[in-house]
Amino acid sequence: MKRTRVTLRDVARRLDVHPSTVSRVLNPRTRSMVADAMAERVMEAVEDMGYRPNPFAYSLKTNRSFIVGVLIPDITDPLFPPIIQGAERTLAGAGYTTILADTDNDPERQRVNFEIMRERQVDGLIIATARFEDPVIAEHRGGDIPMILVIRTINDPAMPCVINDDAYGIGLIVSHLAALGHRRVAHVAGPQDVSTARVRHRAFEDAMRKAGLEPDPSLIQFCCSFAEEEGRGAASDLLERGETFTAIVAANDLLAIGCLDALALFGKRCPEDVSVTGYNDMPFVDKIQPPLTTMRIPHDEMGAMAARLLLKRIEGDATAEGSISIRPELVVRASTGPVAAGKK
Amino acid sequence: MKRTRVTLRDVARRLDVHPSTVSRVLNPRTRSMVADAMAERVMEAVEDMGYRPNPFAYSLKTNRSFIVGVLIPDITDPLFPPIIQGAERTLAGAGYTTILADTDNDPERQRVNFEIMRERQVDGLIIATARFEDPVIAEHRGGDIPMILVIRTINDPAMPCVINDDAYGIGLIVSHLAALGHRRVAHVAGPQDVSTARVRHRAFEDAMRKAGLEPDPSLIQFCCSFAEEEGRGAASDLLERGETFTAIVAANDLLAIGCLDALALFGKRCPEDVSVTGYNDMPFVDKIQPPLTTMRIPHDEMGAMAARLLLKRIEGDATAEGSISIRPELVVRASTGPVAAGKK
DNA sequence: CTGAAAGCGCTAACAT
DNA sequence: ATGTTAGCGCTTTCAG
Repeated sequence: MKRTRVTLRDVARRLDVHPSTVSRVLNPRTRSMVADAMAERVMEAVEDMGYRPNPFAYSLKTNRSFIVGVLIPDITDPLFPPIIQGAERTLAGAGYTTILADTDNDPERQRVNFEIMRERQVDGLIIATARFEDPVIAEHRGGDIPMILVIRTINDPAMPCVINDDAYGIGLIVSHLAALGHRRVAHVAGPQDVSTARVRHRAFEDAMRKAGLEPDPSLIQFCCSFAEEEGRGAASDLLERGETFTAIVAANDLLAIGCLDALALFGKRCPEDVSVTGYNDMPFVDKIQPPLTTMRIPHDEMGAMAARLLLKRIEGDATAEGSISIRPELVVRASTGPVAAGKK
Repeated sequence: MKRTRVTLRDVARRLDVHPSTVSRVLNPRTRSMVADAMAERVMEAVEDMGYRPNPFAYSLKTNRSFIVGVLIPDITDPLFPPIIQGAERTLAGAGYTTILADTDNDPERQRVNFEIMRERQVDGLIIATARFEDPVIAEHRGGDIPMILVIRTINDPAMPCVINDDAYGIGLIVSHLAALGHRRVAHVAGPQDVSTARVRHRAFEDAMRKAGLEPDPSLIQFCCSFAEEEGRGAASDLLERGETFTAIVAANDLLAIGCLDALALFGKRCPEDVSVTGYNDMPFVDKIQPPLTTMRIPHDEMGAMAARLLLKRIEGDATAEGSISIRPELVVRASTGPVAAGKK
């Protein structure tokens, strides 16, 4: 039923010229090879006949797809849409189309999607699904397809990435808490196979020491994923065990929200009894009760940066900067406050 | 640098058979044409040599891309990620790849992206960007590329879509409010060029009358977009004008959140002074202050349904059901309450 | 059951 | 400045 598309040959025939002439006119790089008068006529016919180049023919010939793949662990995590948006916008501006895959936080699905994208001959890959030790990425490192990581990085400092400076951010948070008089600070850590969670955990301990506070191992809870329920569970454990603390540094906002839930469940007030901090400043954390103190990261900008870096590499600029680390910004809201007089 | 891929011919040469034999083995539909023994040998070589079919060659030949385009108005609106996820998952399961475009709520960008997808020869389109009168969609209606709308529909009942039953949902909300004793109910309506906003507005007036309450035109405020600031502005206008009302039906959650802001700004308490309702039950509206009464829509399921319907159509099932309308579910939280004694 | 041949629509070397 | 030729990797008649 598909009414057959207008081809290059159709246009050529109508003008009684050779297809390659038409091709040359259409390609900016070869456009100068053809006489202006001819070019004019060609453009007119192209316009008139509604000619659209066939991308498959082009790609088959040139091995360039003008498609970039984006791998996301979970698109319903509010962290990722801005990244996708930033990347997609930049990519579209450069004439690239974005293909999206949601790996559902599953390494196996990541592998499969990686494979699919390879088969589809994407010109490059933006990856937000990296685990710290990631065989799939390691395997393709140095392969023929340019890749860049966003948000999460891997166990290899040479791998190009756009991340935020987690150590710096956690440092800011701990200082903020210390300045408010907190000494017993708990940490609800994220899944340690993800770089952000891992770095934040290390940074938490370092920053505590730097603030003259020995981190107490019994105040550190590890979560299996960056999910609200995990945060709720972790904080509940702390509370159930009867640990004493006046603040919780959660590894991200979702975890922090879970902590808030647990606090409410146990009849603790935030920030009067326990202060809580998040990380990411994701949408609407300023609307929750209490509004969350957190670290702001320019996610859309990071998506755009990743896309730009990738494009440079795709376009063969070997001198393109390797990686970018962004300094996040502390946003103080009502979930943190001074330690109550009696609790110091 | 691209090490040249293994082709069908390479495999054929190694086995000393004709490329078409290999092709036949690989294609399920023609697989039966070749002897089992031969097929076995072929599969082995394919495996062994790591052969991957070239999708461009395939598509060039067959005019099938196994790509579906998804058009989204704004991926950072929490409404859409679940839809994308549901669709992408279903599509991936059927061997299709998803290409994503964010039109930024801009009709012009919608047109451009539509065009790009056409050029890319997507096998089908899932569209969440429809405006009620949408020339771009109308133009391609009946064209050669299957399309299905999600969430928002157009001015043409015959157009296949997966939507929720807005009239039913608004009816539930108005009944809920009426049962709580509200008589002066305001409506913060969405952009009237979008079907959801339009239907919700009509349904609001109808439901009010059905509840024996004449809708007061001075209590209806129109917004230009489904954005928080718009909701804030609309509610502020109502309040500034000194209108009297005890409840606001907002056309969606984002607008409702804006209303909540405005109420707080004007020193009104929710729900004691004014009840507020949203629509969508987007993530985290249960965490805001006060937790929002709203309508729940199974967004991910709708994305999946849209994908399934589209696939049927792509695969040439003309008898595929046309459209689906889902009944949403009222979720009562703390943003609605009985009218205060003195205000009735 | 397998081979031969043609061609999808385009680009790029090579010729003129 | 334009035309010629070949071929990207695959599917699909048509023969045998």
